[in-house]
Amino acid sequence: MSTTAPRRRRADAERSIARIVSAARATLGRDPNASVDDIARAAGVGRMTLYGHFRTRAELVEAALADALRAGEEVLAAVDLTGDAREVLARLLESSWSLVAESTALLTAAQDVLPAGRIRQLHDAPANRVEELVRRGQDEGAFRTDLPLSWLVGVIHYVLQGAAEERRAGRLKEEEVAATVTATVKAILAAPVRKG
Amino acid sequence: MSTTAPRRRRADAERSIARIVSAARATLGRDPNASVDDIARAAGVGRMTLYGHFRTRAELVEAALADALRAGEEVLAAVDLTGDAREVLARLLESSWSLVAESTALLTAAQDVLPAGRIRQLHDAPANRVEELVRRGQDEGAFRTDLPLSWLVGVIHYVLQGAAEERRAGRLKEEEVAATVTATVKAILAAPVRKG
DNA sequence: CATAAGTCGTACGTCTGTGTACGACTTTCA
DNA sequence: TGAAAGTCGTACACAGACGTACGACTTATG
Repeated sequence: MSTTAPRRRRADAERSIARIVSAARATLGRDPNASVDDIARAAGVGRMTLYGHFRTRAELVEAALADALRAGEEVLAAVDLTGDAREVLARLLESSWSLVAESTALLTAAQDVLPAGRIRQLHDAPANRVEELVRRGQDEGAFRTDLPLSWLVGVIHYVLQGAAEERRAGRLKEEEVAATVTATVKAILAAPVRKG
Repeated sequence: MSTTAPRRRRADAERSIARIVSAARATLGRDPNASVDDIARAAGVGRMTLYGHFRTRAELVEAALADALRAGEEVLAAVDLTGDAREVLARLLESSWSLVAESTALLTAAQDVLPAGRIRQLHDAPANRVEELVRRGQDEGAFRTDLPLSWLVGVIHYVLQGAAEERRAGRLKEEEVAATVTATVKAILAAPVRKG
């Protein structure tokens, strides 16, 4: 179960693949309809080289999505989970919002070419991590329980996605994003306080 | 300044156009990449008839978007604006969520083919209505003022969009949507209460 | 009912993007 | 250093979608 595939690859090829996947993430992150040619050029690589490693566009999109989600998993895994659920959530958002922002368009690209099941499968690991945290917050009484858990997890994603778009449109400044997202999500999840 | 264009059109044509625009809204609402052919067939009309009324796909998309937003304007205009801003907002969400849900994909279709300025222009009327309401709520002390107004307005849209997607994915039931959306938006906008 | 308006099929040219074939060149690495 | 692996340009076949041209048919409306 090592990460290296059975095939031996030249260092050369390894480097190309890395550049291609990275370019795919960036390019598809900006435009879900980007062509194979766009991606190859963004990677500084000939189209033929690309096809040498990924036989179809769908395969490429899948690799890009998998890579982005793997990166997400890494970031999430590095977050300190001890302490108040609210604070953990804040740390988590702080360190992951930009990654999510760059991946939303990539996700829609994937939805066009990959079966829904495959996407869910890839997406599950990071989603579960968030879900667990929210559930723990609920158990501790810090988060609300009057809305479906799946919705609470989902809405975090949609807020991040929205923040990314507002950022792109110039209506949110780069430095504002983290605080805005945190405040918003905190408000959504907070257990209702009875008003005077 | 009447709504009837200078050209006289036959009742026949009028009906076709209505069916086409309606089909465009529905079809593009499901798949932003739907082809002209898809839309024509959904409208029960020949492709040539469609091209007789809309010279390019972009023109058709624009008409569909304009129609959806005009419908939105109507719905918003019909909402009772008197009373507590929180309650007004609840009424507003109640009556508009499904329409927004059906229009989000249409909006992304428009983003692919129309200049950003044109979209903003069409989108402005309904957006302003919501913005005014939020501002009023802020003035009355009912809504928070520590986040940008544009964000508060925008995030409502993103939550609605998210709810629509959760609905489509079967994670939210039709009857749950309104209440879920209302509770979520209420939590986001509520002026922070100091905790004991 | 006659004419103008509208419908609609078929066919065509074009453009864009995908994926393949071939072949020459360059880099790795044993 | 030489064979295998990788790079990459050009060219091609193919498919899907757009938009146009033509012409026959049908329907509204004066």
